[in-house]
Amino acid sequence: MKNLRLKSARAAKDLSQQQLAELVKVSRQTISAIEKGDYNPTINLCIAICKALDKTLDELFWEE
Amino acid sequence: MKNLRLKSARAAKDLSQQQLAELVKVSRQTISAIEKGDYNPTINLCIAICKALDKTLDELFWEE
DNA sequence: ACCTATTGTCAAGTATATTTTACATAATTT
DNA sequence: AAATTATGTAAAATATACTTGACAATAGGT
Repeated sequence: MKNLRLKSARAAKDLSQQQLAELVKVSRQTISAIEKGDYNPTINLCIAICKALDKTLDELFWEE
Repeated sequence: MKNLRLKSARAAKDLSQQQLAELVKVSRQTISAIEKGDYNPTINLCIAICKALDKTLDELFWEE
């Protein structure tokens, strides 16, 4: 399922997928895939994304 | 670095590495490696572990 | 209408998470 | 003391996260 919280948090920082990708040192396609939701990223990448967007794991990746 | 919060949460549920591994459907070695800390598990596995131990991502995997 | 930036997506390759098998050791149980 | 349980660890194989390069489609700015 899509990760709209991530997409939203990125928009709040006015970052393109490309820019976020550079910040966390992965390819743009990886960010795109994570937002699209058909991906299972590593925890280290998730943590890097959270820090870049000033969010925590629970805020961006936790699901009940 | 070692993940002592995970080790502790597992102990609180009185589960062996083997039992937790079966609950989240990975090998015992994977659990051992995650606790040891020289590992970068996927977010889906982290979420499964959290749910098995009644914890959230922030409680077990977030680091400032 | 044109140009640029942004995003979606695909296929083939590379890096690495995870498995399997196996052996060693410490702690518990009988 | 012997037997079982729990854990650490290592090497080789397999599954999959991630990259690279490329093309298409959309949205916004001039």
